[in-house]
Amino acid sequence: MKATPYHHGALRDALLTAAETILRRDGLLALTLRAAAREAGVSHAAPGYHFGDLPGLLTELAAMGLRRLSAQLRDIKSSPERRVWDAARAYLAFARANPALFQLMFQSDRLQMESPSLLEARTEAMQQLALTRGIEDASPTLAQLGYVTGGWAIVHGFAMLLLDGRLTPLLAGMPPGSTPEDLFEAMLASAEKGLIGYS
Amino acid sequence: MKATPYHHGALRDALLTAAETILRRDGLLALTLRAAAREAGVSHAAPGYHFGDLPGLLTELAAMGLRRLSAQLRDIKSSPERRVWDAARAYLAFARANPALFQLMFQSDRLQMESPSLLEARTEAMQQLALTRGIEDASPTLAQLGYVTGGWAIVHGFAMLLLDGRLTPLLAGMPPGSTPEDLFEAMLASAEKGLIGYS
DNA sequence: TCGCCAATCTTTACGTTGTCTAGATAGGCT
DNA sequence: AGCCTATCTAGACAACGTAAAGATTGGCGA
Repeated sequence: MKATPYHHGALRDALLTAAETILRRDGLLALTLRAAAREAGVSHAAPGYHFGDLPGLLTELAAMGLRRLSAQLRDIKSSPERRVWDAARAYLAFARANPALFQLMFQSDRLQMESPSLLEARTEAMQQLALTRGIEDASPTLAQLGYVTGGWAIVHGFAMLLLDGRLTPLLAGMPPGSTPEDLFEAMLASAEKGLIGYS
Repeated sequence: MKATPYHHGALRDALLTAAETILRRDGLLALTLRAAAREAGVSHAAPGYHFGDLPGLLTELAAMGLRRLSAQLRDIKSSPERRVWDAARAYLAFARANPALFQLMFQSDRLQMESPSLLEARTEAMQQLALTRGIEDASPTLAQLGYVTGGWAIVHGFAMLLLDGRLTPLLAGMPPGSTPEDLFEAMLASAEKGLIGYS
């Protein structure tokens, strides 16, 4: 048994965790095929064998993130009327806990959109979303579609704006010690009453 | 007068328009310093002189996009009660007309966040946003902050999800011939009534 | 009008990356 | 025991960002 055996044995998984380590520590721009290989302690071309190319690796990472998000949404055990709120909070919590991964999950120009594993993870997350909103119809009405879309868009938009640092000026106008979650709750309360024409 | 004079004369602006051409034609990943130089017909290191590095060029592009968006929001001449709707539509229209540029504008890891021109363009756009929502207070209340954030987030989130292709399954469930704008209108109508607890 | 200066652009060079190719290794099946 | 195939390494090449040094020229002062 050598220090570094020629065959790793579980290199594919090791590369995925190495890639996520880099993603969390150094950001998306630092996540390269060669960096993942260095982090895993293998040759620079090893990731190419398992993932084909860089979009292939990023796609598997994104699919992994989507599956984790779906699981966290599925594990919500609230009552139906509280479930929507808790799902929104879980969505934001995931984005805050995995900022770079979350942004990668919604950066389609770096992903292989036709990848089966990504497509499967996407539809799974989509079903969780519709289920949370209490819509199981095969052919929903236009109002239902607008309702589902609105709930997703407002939560997703908040997460995106927050991760991009665009809400910092707004957060600066809040009482000292306020967290982004406080602004999030205020936004949800506003959305419950009606978001337009309120002032 | 030679075919290609040594000094371009207005190379900085030419590089910016060349960069936007590439952005629109080939996407963000194809926009490199050398590609912009090729498009403008100058040496590959010329952009480095005017913009320092690649984030410098992208930052100027993003600032340009923000200024254009601000101008389009400012040009809205609707009545106060219709202004919110028209601003939302203008926001989406800008994102649809300039997809790659819009995504670049909200991709802070590729931009120089401390750039004065970017900061100025940002605060200008921010003021247009607050003005559209009818809030001019120096110290807004928490409810007002939640209200402004919600309006921004739902429109921004819709644009992001749409540009990322995430709404295509939802659009597939709509009547044939429906446009993304139709779903957008349905979402706004839903947001007006109240976005949570409707079902 | 002459000459110099500084802004502008080119050339050259180096390290890093993605990706392709050929080769090395070894686990497992017959 | 031997081979087959999956797995990993080594090497190479083009494209990229970026730095340094050189070339060009418009314009300003004497």
